[in-house]
Amino acid sequence: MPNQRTSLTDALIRKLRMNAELDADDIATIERLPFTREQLAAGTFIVREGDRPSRCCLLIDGFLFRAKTTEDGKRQILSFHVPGDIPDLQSLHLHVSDHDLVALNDATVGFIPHDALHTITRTRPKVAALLWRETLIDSALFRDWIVNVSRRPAPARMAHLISELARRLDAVGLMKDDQAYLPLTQVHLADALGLTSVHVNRVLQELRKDGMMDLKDRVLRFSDAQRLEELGAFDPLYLHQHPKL
Amino acid sequence: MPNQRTSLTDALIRKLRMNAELDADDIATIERLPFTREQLAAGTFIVREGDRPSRCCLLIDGFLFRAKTTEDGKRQILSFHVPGDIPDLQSLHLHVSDHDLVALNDATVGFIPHDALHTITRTRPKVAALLWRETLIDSALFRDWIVNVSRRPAPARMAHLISELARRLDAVGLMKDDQAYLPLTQVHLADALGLTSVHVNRVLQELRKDGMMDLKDRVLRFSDAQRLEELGAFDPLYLHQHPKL
DNA sequence: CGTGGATTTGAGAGAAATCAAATCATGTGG
DNA sequence: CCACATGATTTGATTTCTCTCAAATCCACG
Repeated sequence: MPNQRTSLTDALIRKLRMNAELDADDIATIERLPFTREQLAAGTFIVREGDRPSRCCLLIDGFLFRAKTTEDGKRQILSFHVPGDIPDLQSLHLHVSDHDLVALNDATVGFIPHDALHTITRTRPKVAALLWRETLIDSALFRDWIVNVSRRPAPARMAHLISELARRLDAVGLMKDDQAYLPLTQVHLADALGLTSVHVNRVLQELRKDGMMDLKDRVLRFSDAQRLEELGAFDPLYLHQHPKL
Repeated sequence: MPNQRTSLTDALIRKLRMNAELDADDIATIERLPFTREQLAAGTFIVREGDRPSRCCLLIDGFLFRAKTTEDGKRQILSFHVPGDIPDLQSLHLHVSDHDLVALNDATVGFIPHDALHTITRTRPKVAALLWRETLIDSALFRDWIVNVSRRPAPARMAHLISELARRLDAVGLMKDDQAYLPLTQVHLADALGLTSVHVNRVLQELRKDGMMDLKDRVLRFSDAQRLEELGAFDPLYLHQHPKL
């Protein structure tokens, strides 16, 4: 079963706090943000390519992903999102969405109206900077994803993706004893890595046999996280998880 | 030979104006931005992975690209930049660079101190929003690049990249009669597309033979831009070139 | 005119795709 | 509570796109 409950503002504040010290007023303003809490079934489209959203989505519990569909019907997953993420902040300034935002599993999200965010952005420069920074980190992950799908052979590609997810899950307290609930199917992995699901299957068997990781029944287990990061040439710099980095 | 001269503020204002109406005060503030103009030789590293830049780089003339180098020495180009671009705006909030910024050919740039940009960002909300938007468009291009390198066969991949460049060159007035100065080598293309230069060579021959495009002696010629966009399944939505889109 | 970068050509190897089908869940409705 | 449908995982055989390795040619430039 999914996991911990966290309140909307908790998740958001924790997230932003990782990046800088907010003063009491900032926090109070964030806590006063209006929002609508919603429970979404796995597979729900939150935003579709072409939509013009009027609110942003804060992920409270569960997982989301963003994807584009190519002309010939192939899907490319662009990012996975863990609780605390605000995956469509870009809609504040990019009015027509160029991709889909989808619930990976049953998830609970909070919708915050653009209005409110635009206001907070004008009145609280520090919060504005942090939100901007969030979108820039997003961007940094995309850059890394380009390198991953473009330059690494399948096993390293998988290792890199999983290493990234592990770090991000860990940052929000969802890794325990080298394992985490992670409801990705091999099809999701294939669509994220630019591989076919049959090839993903063979790669996963290999990594399992080599004792690096095991993804089974929706739980991810690391047997040797360090060796996995080496295989994936993983350098966490691009995650910008450190405030002053 | 390279091309037109444009003044720093001209380029910047033209760029930002494409996205919204700036009032006289906004423009005045931008025009007062302090900057250092510099002439850079082809191949110059403007920022290296690991650097902590204290200024942003506005491209006035020539081309830049951003790249990451993998452990095994392969280079992945993440984006190309045309005059008017500010390719390292992200350094305003991401303090350690996760990639390199390099001059593709002899280029002239203007460096604007972070200080000045942070100030303008606090005092002129409209300009702040536009700069933020610039970084979000950046992000949108990365998303598209992921799809391109991950999902399309080599000829479509090339077609897509070239179509994007054509649109962006056109937007800043650098396409004339279906041709433009574009000093990309086949090695650059290979590094951008995740292919080898020998394969790039064969793909280019094919596209030339099929009468779609021709890149020779640093000038790009379109024989059939529309067919090229079809081949590359190019949809300009993600460029967000339209203010209200 | 020599040197190094850029482009081109050829032959062979390899990683991942494709095609096809079996097995294994899981969840729903009768 | 079983029967059936649907989705996820697994396996095998074959194909294909792109890489690798090698070498020749071209070309700009000092």
